[in-house]
Amino acid sequence: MEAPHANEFSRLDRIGTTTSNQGVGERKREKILRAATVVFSRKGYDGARVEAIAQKAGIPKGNVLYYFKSKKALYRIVIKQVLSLWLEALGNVAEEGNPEEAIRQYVNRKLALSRNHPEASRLFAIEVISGAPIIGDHLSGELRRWVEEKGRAFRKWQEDGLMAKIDPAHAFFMIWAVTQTYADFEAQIQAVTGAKDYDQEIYSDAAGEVVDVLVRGLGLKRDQGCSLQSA
Amino acid sequence: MEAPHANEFSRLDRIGTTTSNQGVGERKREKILRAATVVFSRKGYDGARVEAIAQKAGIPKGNVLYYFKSKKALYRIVIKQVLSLWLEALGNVAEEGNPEEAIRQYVNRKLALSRNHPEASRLFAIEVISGAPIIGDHLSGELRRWVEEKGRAFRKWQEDGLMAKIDPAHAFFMIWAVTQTYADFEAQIQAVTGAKDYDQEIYSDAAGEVVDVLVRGLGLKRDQGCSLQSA
DNA sequence: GTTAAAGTTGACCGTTCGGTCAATTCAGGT
DNA sequence: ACCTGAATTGACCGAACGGTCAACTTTAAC
Repeated sequence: MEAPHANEFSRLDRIGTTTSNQGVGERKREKILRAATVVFSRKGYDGARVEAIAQKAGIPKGNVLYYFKSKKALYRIVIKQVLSLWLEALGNVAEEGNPEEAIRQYVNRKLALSRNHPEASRLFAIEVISGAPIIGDHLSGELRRWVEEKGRAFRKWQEDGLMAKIDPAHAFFMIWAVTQTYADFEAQIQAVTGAKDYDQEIYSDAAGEVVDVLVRGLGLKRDQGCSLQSA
Repeated sequence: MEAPHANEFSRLDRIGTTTSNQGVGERKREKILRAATVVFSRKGYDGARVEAIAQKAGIPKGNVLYYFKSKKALYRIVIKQVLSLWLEALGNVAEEGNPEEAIRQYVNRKLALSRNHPEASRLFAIEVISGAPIIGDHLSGELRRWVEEKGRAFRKWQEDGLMAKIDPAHAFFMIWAVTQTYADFEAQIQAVTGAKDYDQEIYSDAAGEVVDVLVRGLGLKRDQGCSLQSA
């Protein structure tokens, strides 16, 4: 009877639920969340229709609003989920070890994110293009501090002559731009290349070339002193 | 009385119109088009409201639909205008002369486009993210041929050892991604850098660094043979 | 000044939107 | 079998949407 509008967030943190049914509702919640991510990622918040989300989830509209108290609440949950995925993928650019391998790994990880979660990437893009009305605070808070921190590592690499002297922030902007473009602009890349199986053809090509261009462009060189120590 | 729904397009091709008023209507049309570009670029087609466009143009809603017969017709005109701007900026990557200078110029031109027409860039982005329902044909036609043609020049440069051996299409994708990101992801870059005057601070920094990274990354070297001939 | 076309406007229409709700079904506990 | 709370559904509501229209004002031609 009472709607299960889990307080903004609803992690499936329960470990050993005795009632087998509690898992059913949770599964349906995630089904709705997946459908919502797809629809929001194509149309943005204002353009998306609750009915369209319901249809994609294969349930009536009323049922969507039983699990989420409003379209806005649903959007907030979806986008925070996406944001945490994004920030998680930022992960740790390994600051020790050789810079080239660190960036190489980072770019590959971001590329894999675009490949495995293109809808998430597109939703993030639309949110930012629209002026980041929801996640703006996270960008100027969490993300900004992350960039500042990693930027210090970049500066150190630059002083050691292992990286071209580029504003670290702009280095990240370029990496993000290039890796996201394969998800966000899929329609364009598909049209231009005429690829039959996008996921297969494009990403296998892109992975190698893109990483090389970025590594070379950022002037990254192996930290030979360090690699000698370990060898 | 009769609505001036110029047949899809309405170029101000008239040279010496005797009636001074015909220019008034045309000026208003463009005022609406500018407002529409801004609104569509933030919300996409479905998310945009005719009322919002009217408000931004400073006129009542009815007047918008006097000049454009429907929201869809208005969108089509706006996006074709944006597309032609984009294709125009593609212009000609000078195929003769030295590759480095050619790409350097091209990247700078695209960067200037993002700077001077950020709304156009964002509108294009949303359209593509949404699956390019309107301009899809142009992408798989006009743009694809353009890339194929310029790609041949890249191949030649590569054979002459003047450019890293990268799939030319992907080289373009990277260039477009990086240059567009400064318009499309302005909100993110603004948040991370905390720039007070985005246009001033960001673009002046980006221009130099971005071009250098791309040129280095694509392995472009001056065509010394050619430059000797001209000297 | 008269006329006719062009431009302007707010009221209005049918449709679709997000959201509510009462009625109903379903599942587990006893 | 019975009860109880969770889940499901279609009908429904007021608001907002895209689009129309008739009344009105402005402009240019004569």
